[in-house]
Amino acid sequence: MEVLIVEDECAIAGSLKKNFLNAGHHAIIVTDGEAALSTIKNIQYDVILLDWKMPKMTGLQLCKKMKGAGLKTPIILLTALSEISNKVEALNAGADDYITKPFSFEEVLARINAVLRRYQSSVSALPFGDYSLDLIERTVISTEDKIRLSEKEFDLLRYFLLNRGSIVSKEQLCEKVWNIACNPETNFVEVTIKNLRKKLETGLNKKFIRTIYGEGYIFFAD
Amino acid sequence: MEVLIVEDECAIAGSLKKNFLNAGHHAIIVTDGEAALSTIKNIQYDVILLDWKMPKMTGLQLCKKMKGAGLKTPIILLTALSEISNKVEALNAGADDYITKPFSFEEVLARINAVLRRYQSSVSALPFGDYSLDLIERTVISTEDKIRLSEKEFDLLRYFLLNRGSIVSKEQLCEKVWNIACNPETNFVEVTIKNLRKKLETGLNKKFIRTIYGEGYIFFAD
DNA sequence: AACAATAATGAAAAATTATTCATTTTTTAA
DNA sequence: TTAAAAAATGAATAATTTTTCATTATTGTT
Repeated sequence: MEVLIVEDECAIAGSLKKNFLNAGHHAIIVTDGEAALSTIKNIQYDVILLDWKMPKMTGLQLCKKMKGAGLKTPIILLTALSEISNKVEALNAGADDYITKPFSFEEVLARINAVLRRYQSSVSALPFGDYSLDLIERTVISTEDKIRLSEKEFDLLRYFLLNRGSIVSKEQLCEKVWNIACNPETNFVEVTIKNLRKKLETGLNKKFIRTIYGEGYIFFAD
Repeated sequence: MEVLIVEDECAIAGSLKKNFLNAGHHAIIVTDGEAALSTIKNIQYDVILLDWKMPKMTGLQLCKKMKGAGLKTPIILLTALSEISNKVEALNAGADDYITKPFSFEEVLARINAVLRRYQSSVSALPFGDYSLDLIERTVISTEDKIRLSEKEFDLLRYFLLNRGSIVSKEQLCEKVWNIACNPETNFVEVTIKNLRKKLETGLNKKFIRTIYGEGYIFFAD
């Protein structure tokens, strides 16, 4: 997991980072809002821990700014203040949760997991390349384009996206996408892949679905 | 909104209830876990506020018990204790959030709204009668039955369920479900309603979709 | 390079879904 | 009670999707 820690108190930030590394995660520390805004442009974090009180820009302002710009990454505010109005403000600013200092690392992890669980279950789109598969509308969305998918094309693409980067065999696709045992006499899997490729790859010179001869297919989002 | 308050301190419970009524909601107070378990069998609440410390059963035990039994209603724990381990425990017990005493009613409302917002966006099925519309699989599920719906039938049923109890006109359906302006020459809305009715109401003597002559249709989940 | 196995493709057939149409039934109001 | 409006229905047609099929292209192996 990639964690961004936006915190100017070295002691707290350093302790958090050490704990994250021990737990097998990555953590990057920045000490002000400007730095935070610039790093989220380059790196996609899984969660952002944001100090309420910070130089130049408060955590709240930063939170509003990032969420306002369409950032989907969950943000957890760290606050030393226990006044009620702040909690309300935090949620209204688009924060996904907040933790009051002092806190244990155990609590931080529990909060992060709770927030991520929420996100997981409420995911409504799967991004890939310059596209995104809208799971509600069942269409592929790009910059101002909408590609309609048939039912089987949608099921197939969703399966590819949930298994991106790993080989999926034709048998697997028959079972998981078509819910039937694979019959080597038929080739509807190949046909549907052909049609999906046509819809996704026309105009682009990208190849999302790579064939592994004799084994299956791999989906590359790149 | 229907709120269940499980709290043995009369002062707090009474004040909460008064505030909810002022805000235009309904609130029911029970003072122990047994009573809570029995009322949730009969009434479907929108949110449950649960005191941490209670006679017979702690709020935590009750929370675990209710969520373990498959209750989907969001639960917010009220706790006077500020020890860190409790917060973690609360989330692990399946609570959706917690509020530490003392709290303002403003905070309670903000928390409830945040929790409901989460639920709204992560809802994956819309229940009605003895059925449930699975928004992921796009099928109607009942006890061991699965009814496949065509795309238009699904869109129509989802729209009805999201507007249950209120009249929806044919014009409205054209615009919202078919995304086209209504043309009085055509009657595909009626035809699709007929087909949906056939799929839902065969075998049952229930009527989910009621016609309001000259106005439109109402969906009753009962 | 040649062969066999595997995959891709275009087009046709089959199946499903969406819409139209003509007719019957129901509802409301005179 | 009856006439007009609105809705329901069965069946036909149109459009789309799914699957099959025959053929061509590609890949890996000898």
